[in-house]
Amino acid sequence: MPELPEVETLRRQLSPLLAGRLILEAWFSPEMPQLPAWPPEAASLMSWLVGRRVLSVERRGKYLLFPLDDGNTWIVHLRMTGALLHCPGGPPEDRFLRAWFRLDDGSWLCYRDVRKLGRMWVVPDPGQVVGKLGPEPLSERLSADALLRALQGRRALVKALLLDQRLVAGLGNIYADEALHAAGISPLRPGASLSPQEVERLRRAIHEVLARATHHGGTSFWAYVDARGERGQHQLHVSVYRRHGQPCPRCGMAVARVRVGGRSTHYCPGCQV
DNA sequence: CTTATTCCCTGATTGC
DNA sequence: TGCAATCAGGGAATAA
Repeated sequence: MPELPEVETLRRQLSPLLAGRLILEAWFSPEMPQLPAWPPEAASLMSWLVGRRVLSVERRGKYLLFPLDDGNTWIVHLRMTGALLHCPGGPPEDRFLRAWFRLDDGSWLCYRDVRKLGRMWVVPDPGQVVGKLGPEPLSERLSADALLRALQGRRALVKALLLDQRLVAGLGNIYADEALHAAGISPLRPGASLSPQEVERLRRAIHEVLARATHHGGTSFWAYVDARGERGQHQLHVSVYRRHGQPCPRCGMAVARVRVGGRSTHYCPGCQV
């Protein structure tokens, strides 16, 4: 699923392809009327996009942001199965194609989404959409101090807290499990039970896991593909995610799977304490 | 403020 | 072989 490393991979690929491009024409599928989150009608969203120039391609957490030449910002969230594909030869024949955008260099940006959970916005102030997100874990804005404060006094399990985007922006189920394993901390620990030393280990682990996954072009267990339609490689390098029953790469004990907050949670009972 | 639960979505997988 | 139940999970909404 697109989490921070996948969205960052897309941002890096789309940046040179979209920066400076004019949107000449747009199409939204009537099969997915919920794609426009704001303005909530496809015709209005289209009118805010057509004729605009994309200034740059930015990312905040799992959101892609495209500042436009009229001061507004186009925002895309892929949720579970969304994909943004650069199509030099035009939109493909595809029953899951939900929108496309024709650019002034003769190429198309295509939005594909099997489960129709993705959303798009055009807003004057991006803070309206991404304003409540926590610090960015890849830049140095996630300090051990901020993470410690966020976990203090919280009885909820640390795994559930890592998935809360107001605490840290960009972690999803895969990287929350991987980061906790890298830090040697059990996902079942209450947030408040972590010592300052453990919080610092967790902060470093989050940075390390996300940087490594981005280096591998993201994780493709299921449908995730990048802007060229290619799969990431990080699923070949995970330590615990979807490896239940297999030996832990650090201590050899069988990886366990439990449910935390309705999410599959993978960890090693041997070396995550 | 907190924490837990439900819902949106549909293809792939699992169980009988 | 077929069909139904389950699973995948980000984030909004809702309940307590």
